[in-house]
Amino acid sequence: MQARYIAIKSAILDKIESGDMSPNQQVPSENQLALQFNVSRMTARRALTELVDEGILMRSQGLGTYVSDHRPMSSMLEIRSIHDEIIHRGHHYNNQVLCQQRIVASPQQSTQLGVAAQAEIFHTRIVHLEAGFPIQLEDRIVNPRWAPEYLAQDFNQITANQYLSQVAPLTQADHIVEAVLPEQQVADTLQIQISDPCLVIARRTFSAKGIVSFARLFHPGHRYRIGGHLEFTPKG
Amino acid sequence: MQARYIAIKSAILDKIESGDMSPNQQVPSENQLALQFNVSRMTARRALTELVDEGILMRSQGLGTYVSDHRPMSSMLEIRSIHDEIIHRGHHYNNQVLCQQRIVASPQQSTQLGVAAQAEIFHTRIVHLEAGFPIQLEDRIVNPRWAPEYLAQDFNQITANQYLSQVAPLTQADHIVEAVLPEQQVADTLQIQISDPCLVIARRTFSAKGIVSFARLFHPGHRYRIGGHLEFTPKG
DNA sequence: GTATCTTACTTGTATATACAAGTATGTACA
DNA sequence: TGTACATACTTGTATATACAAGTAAGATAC
Repeated sequence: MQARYIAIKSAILDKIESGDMSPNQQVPSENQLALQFNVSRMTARRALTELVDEGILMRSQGLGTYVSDHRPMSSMLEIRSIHDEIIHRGHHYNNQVLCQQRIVASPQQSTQLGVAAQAEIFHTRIVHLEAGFPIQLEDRIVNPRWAPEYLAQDFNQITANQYLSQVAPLTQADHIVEAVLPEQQVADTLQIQISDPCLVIARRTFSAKGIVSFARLFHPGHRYRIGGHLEFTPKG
Repeated sequence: MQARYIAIKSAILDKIESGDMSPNQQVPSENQLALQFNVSRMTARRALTELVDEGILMRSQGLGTYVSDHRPMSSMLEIRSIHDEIIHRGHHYNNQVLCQQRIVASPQQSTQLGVAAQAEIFHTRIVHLEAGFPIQLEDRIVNPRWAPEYLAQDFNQITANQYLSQVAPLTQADHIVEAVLPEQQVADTLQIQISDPCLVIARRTFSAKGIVSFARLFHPGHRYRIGGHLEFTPKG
């Protein structure tokens, strides 16, 4: 049997995700929820409290509880897909799939994915364009074990990250950020010079079972910045 | 009047920080705390619950509550001082203070700190060396209102971030990461060429009252990487 | 000796209740 | 008109209580 406060959380989350409730809209008060779900106020309150802690809702004394306006931002680096990022800036988005194939892992790649040497893996190379300008080159290898249908996807319809989240719920991610000078091929794709610095984000995503994919995201240094936000937990 | 559950949290935190309680050690049970502090079990429980949420404690049903072993890692980018980072890698650390002065804020600087135009602010420029090689150039401006004694510090004894945390408990931080080519002066200080890419982290730190400082941290791209880790919160 | 049951803890969920405190909106009064 | 107060909400804190459920260790039966 599921705890009752979880049912209330789910109900609220459903309404938010279905668009039934929008950001900055007020959710029912603790007393109203208690009536609706036939629980005590403290149980309804617990549901709200946890949603506030998760950043889904905002509360203030005397005013009420409201849907938060920036749900996906939970940790420092918003794991926002480049697609969403570009659309959010009000620009036109499109991409070109440069490469979408099954390959035999090189020693380095097998290490990165945690698979056997010379195992078969998937490899995609997609350039993302913002208002016609290349803004990110995504070079990604994927473990076929956790996403067997990966190659069959149309990445104009769905981003790689979105698809992977669906088939193998991601639980963790590692990031390494560095500044490098691009190789000729990368520079050509991004339409920059090989003397222009690149911001490279190397990201490994994990599901509960293992490493799902390893992606290197190349950005033109002069055209891209990572923005992040971090809250310290007050200790007193 | 301070809430009682906060007093309990503080008492536990104090014991942990003073070394009185060490990781993996069991903390008193909810009932014991209730007796000790003369509160109801639910109030003691709240203190423990929040400390668990903050990652300070771990709990499991039937067993008890224990001090967690990895307190500082809370968010994606560990805000580890460059000093700790170098020491952790087992290398020798030292620094050179290039500049430590009171200046009149430029328009850009007054915006970055959120102070009036031409207000007096503090400016420091410190290069951090790992095993003799420059690894970070820290260019920092500080709002004197929140840290009036900032200039009097000896930054060989304490890092700027450590000092600022003490005098004005930091609650938030913004980060922007980008890849740039350094100016001549920066390149000279870091002992790199102006054609070598630099990783720049711009960080604004906030206390409850306002912006405390704005720092730009320049790293030689080929000698430094940012490592990060992120956990997704399951939504069920 | 080994397996099972009992007991005594622990945390987890849930309720009913009470009062404190912040916010907005009314209404009465000057 | 405008200020002050009363009211009716909201969330915040705190208590006492009850039972569920997980864990460990000791007692018991075989």
